[in-house]
Amino acid sequence: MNAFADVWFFNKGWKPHAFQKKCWSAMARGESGLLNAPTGYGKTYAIWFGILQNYYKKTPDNTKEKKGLHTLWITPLRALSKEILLATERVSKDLELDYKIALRTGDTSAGDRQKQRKNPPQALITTPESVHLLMASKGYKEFFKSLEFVIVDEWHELLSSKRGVMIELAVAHLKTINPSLKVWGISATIGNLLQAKDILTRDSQSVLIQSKQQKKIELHTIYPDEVEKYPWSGHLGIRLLPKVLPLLHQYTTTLLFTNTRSQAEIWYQRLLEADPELAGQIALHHGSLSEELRLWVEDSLHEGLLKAVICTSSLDLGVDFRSVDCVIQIGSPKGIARFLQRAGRSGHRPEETSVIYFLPTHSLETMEGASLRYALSEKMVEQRLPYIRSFDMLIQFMMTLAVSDGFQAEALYNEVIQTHCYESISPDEFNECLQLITQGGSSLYAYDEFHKVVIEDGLFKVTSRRIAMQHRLSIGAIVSDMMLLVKFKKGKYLGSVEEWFVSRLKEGDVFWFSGRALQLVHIKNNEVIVRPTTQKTGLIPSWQGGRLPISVDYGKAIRHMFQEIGKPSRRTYPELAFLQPLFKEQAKRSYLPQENELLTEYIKTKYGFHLFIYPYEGKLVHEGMAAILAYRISRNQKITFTIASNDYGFELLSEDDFFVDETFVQELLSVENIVEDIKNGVNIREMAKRTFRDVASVSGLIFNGYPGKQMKTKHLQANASLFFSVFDENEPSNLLYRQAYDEVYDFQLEIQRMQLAFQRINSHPIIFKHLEKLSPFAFPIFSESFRSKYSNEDWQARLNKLKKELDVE
DNA sequence: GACCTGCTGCGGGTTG
Repeated sequence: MNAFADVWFFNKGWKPHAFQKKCWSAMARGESGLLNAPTGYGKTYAIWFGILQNYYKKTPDNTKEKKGLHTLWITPLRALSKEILLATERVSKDLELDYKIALRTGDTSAGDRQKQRKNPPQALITTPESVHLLMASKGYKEFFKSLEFVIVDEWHELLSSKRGVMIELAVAHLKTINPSLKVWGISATIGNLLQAKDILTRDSQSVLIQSKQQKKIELHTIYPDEVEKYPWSGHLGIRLLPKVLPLLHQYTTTLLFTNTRSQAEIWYQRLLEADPELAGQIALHHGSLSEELRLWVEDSLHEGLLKAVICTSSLDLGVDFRSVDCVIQIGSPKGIARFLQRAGRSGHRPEETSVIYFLPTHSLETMEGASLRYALSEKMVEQRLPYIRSFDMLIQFMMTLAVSDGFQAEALYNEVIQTHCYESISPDEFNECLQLITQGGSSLYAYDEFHKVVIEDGLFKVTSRRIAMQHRLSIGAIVSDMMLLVKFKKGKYLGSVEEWFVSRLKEGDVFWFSGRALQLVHIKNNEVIVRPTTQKTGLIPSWQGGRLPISVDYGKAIRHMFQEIGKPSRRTYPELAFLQPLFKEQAKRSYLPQENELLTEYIKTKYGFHLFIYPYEGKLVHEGMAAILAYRISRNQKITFTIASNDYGFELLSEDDFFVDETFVQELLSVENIVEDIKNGVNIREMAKRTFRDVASVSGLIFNGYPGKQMKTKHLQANASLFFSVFDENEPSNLLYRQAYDEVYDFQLEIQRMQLAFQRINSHPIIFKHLEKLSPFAFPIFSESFRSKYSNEDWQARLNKLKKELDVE
């Protein structure tokens, strides 16, 4: 048992959990590992006492002898680092320890940074970016020399991002400075905990410590008074607002999670309108709000001053707010882990139950309440998949080492292939990265500005101060999308759009925005100048890459519910009972598929010929599938399609008749040549071009500008696409160019998931139905295809008209 | 009569 923990816990009148003790003994044995326990059970203390024990054991009576940095504690959030500092400082103070702890993030003043360098604290709580910045400064090896522990908090969160790759690289490099370095991760429950542990520790002897405690979750679904048999997707859920008000009064503090920022804004307004007494007691929290306001909200939550906060994922992670005893999830959470995470924001203490209400935004979504119930009972959780072979980050890391003390190529190669991310890279690929930083590779050889690194006595170094500074400013993996203002020439402001959307438009192009057809005049000073037009041609097909689809397991849980509809066990799932009228209607007009059946529907309306398919594989996969099917059909006949999709299914719509029957649908859904066919159906080059900007930015090929003097978007855009074209024409084997394509396949097309989906579908019966009238399943997808063309009011009116015309009511 | 759509995260060191 740990001496410090013993005293401290005894004084507090607490008893340590079994997993905490396990953690201490593992740390005492000098092991590395991963710790997994529900939030609020003292994971931080478990690790913290292990560290202190290790530190004081070595020199029990003369701690003054010890100098230098002992622990690096890495968190993904600056806010979290402050929280951990408070907790650890409390312990140090209680026990009168001389173990100094400091913060180092972007918020830390230059003076404090200097002090830390000269006189290092024992522990530094920091971010992945700041760790790399430290390694980009001269003499960093001396600074890290005495380091014995690296702790990575919220590892599950970092694992599946390039920030996780930054951690992998940092750990591998720190191990070259101190080979006996111990690495500990703290993680929420994910489907691949063992893999997560191995990637972080790279040590087959490392241990996975899991607490036996299960957080109790109480899940309630909020129902409307009546079932809407023909729901269109895209409600805000406002209709159920009256059912939320009593909940706000019933509980002390409620967090309301929405899926979008605008939805949060609208809910906030509507709640105030519905109950003016809430003024001053409720608040908003999302990424577009100023940091000042967000901090105020967090502080007020902390002090229990607020009745409710409406937020987006901005409050998914972070400090625990004691007074929160209720969470309301508005709309689909899209994933089981995310739902759990959010549920866990309430009842944030051991033995307390988390209370979460699921508020569906349309009737079909009500089923997700049942799916979540099922997923919780089956303990289903998603995996978090790590990035591999991110050459952009490797190049950035090479630069990081080159601007500080320089590196030797062979040593660095041997170092990085120890990581999971780069274990498969070849010496040739590594050399190509070296070429890129020394000579700009083969395409950019002629330009001096890409000869960033020189080789002196076998050491790769940056000698230019300007290049070194630019690099330090570009360290990190987060590339933010620029928002541009959409305005008429005379100045009327229409709204703002993401830069990536506009970057695809040429002057004179027509696009739809806020319900109007607009013609692009030009892009200037981060403003998109447009003029109204009646021209309807040249519409941009909307492939909206950034949208978050439902997860694989979430889809599985939803499909499973079809199995329960007819069973007695449906009593466990009141949501299914509630939806009976909708299911009956579906069965009457079409067919109610079982878990392992794929329903396809074909119907002719006055709008054309529609094919509906319901794989429940998430929006991105559906868009890809739709493109594949459209291409396959068009091989037989000349035909064009409009594609619409949501997380449940997709639609192919054509003005011309096209032939489909049961056998042909089977053929259309064949597993063969998926990758080839998708290349024909989707403009992958365009998608890769967009992704390339991120890759180019992380790798340092393009510079994002000095702080305060942000480089003009247009400039960035132009640079990135210029490089892309250069590689496209002259050097298609370029690693970064290829990486952009790989990222498109992996993350925007979710190609592996798509392949699995095709395989799954092919192992099941495919049901083909020729419909007379639209089915309840079809209606939301059908209505989606009108969305981009009309303003919201027009769209609503049109839908109502449509419902009458199509006889769906 | 309903209704308005997609998130988050980070961030200069060196030398005079």
